[in-house]
Amino acid sequence: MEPKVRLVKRSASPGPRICSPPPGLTSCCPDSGGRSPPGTRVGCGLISACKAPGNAVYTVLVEDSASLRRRARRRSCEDGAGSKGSRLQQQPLFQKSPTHCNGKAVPGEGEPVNGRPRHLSDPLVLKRPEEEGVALRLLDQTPLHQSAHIPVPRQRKLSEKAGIDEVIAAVVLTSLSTSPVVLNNPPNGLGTEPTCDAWKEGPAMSSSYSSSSNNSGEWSWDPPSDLSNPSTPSPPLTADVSTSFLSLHSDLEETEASHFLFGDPIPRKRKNSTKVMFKCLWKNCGKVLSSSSGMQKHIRTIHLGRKADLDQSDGEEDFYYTELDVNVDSLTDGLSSLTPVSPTSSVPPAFPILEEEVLQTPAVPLKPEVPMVPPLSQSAHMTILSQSAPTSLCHIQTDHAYQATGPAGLLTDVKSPSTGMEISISWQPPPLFPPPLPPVLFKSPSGCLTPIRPADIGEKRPQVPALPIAKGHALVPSSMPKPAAGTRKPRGEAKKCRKVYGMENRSMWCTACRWKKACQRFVD
DNA sequence: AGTGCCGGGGT
DNA sequence: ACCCCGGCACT
Repeated sequence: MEPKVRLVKRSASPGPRICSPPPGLTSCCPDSGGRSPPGTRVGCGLISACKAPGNAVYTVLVEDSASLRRRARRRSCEDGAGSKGSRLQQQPLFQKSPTHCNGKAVPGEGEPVNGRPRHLSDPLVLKRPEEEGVALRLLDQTPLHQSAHIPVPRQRKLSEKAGIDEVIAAVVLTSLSTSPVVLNNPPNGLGTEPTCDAWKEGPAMSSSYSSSSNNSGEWSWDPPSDLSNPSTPSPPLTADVSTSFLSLHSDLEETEASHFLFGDPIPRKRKNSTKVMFKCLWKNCGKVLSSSSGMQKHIRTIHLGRKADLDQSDGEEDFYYTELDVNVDSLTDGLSSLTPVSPTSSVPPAFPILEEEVLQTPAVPLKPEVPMVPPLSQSAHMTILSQSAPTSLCHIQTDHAYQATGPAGLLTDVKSPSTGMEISISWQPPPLFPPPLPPVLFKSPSGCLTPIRPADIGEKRPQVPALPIAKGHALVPSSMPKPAAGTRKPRGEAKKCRKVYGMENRSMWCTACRWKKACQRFVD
């Protein structure tokens, strides 16, 4: 398995929250014999950071904020019932992760903190120095695990500074390898230097692992709020946040997959004009505030019924609101300002790591619940689809090709002769995808069919999606006229069995012609 | 009118 | 799956 980094993002921060292990808290499981299987969960359930004597290795898992919240809620329920088994395997996003901790929970996970079940937002602090020492020793004994790691140059010191350096290195690596902002927008994004600076100086960031009033001491990283991070779409407004995220996630993955499968460049638009808002996810609330503290206060006072002036926060509010990347431009569109996802969020960064993940990840059914993406994004996304998916569609030619496909979707086997790779793709145009152009559009004024008629492109049925590409239409306006459902394809120009053999030799016709189906013998 | 073939039905 | 045909669009 190749090195892999997954970005972690959390709820209360604008943009991704990259969780890296605090020094001494790398998450090798003490109860796993010193081995540190990837997927090991630290207290926050996010990080796997394993170290070997020869190498310091980090694995940063990604978990979406929605599932974090769900897990948090679930755990808070299940812990009461004494269930401490790891539920990581139940998370689809983690299915690729090998076993972790032999199914045992990391020590400290789920344990009460301050008399209450441990919260996800609780700071990951090893209370006693000996704990830290033990943890580090265990880390040192940990052999290098072979999977899902990014090797970091060895720097094995027990000092806290060294630990911080490693953490910073991990964060930098993570940022470099996952953040398109970093790659494409160094002035605004977090380059290596800015990352470190932000790490040290960022206001929303804790350099220590003790509690702070605002973030409940989460060991986290909060990028500046004026950064839009296209790779981390915010949860949508719907109640089923996780589902929506999954759909988004799959959205990304599908886009990514098609992008890599077909080698088309993904337009990487950067938008700096985004403002991070915070939206209350409490049922029937939906209040949007501009500051996380305000939102926490709102939830605390309005929904949790706590004292407003009580600045004490246990972080529970984190689970009831989410951050929105609001496009400033779209703010002028009235209600559309509440659109939770910035348009560029749907355009994933193109990285080999993601590619690998995409290829390994089974596609999640795309089921958008809410038109979360503004029209611009939608068209962009559709552009990707229109550029990538249909271009490589090769129809299976069978003797009964007329039975192969219907007009709505395509079930296609894309076979690459050069690599021998065989990919089975089921592609279906999104609901708003511009339908195939009606044949009349390809007629010249004289009425003659142009050489790029659908029938000329390949076989008969796949003509449809390949049209825009063949014509070089990268962007097909979604306002394209929708052909009638029963649009017949233009008549082929090749001679058919009837003409060739004549009615008297009907027995010589191909079966399709005999059955009054599309001729198989003389395909256009 | 001739042709191509979609959609549907029968076996 | 195979076979047939009504009916439609197009030439």
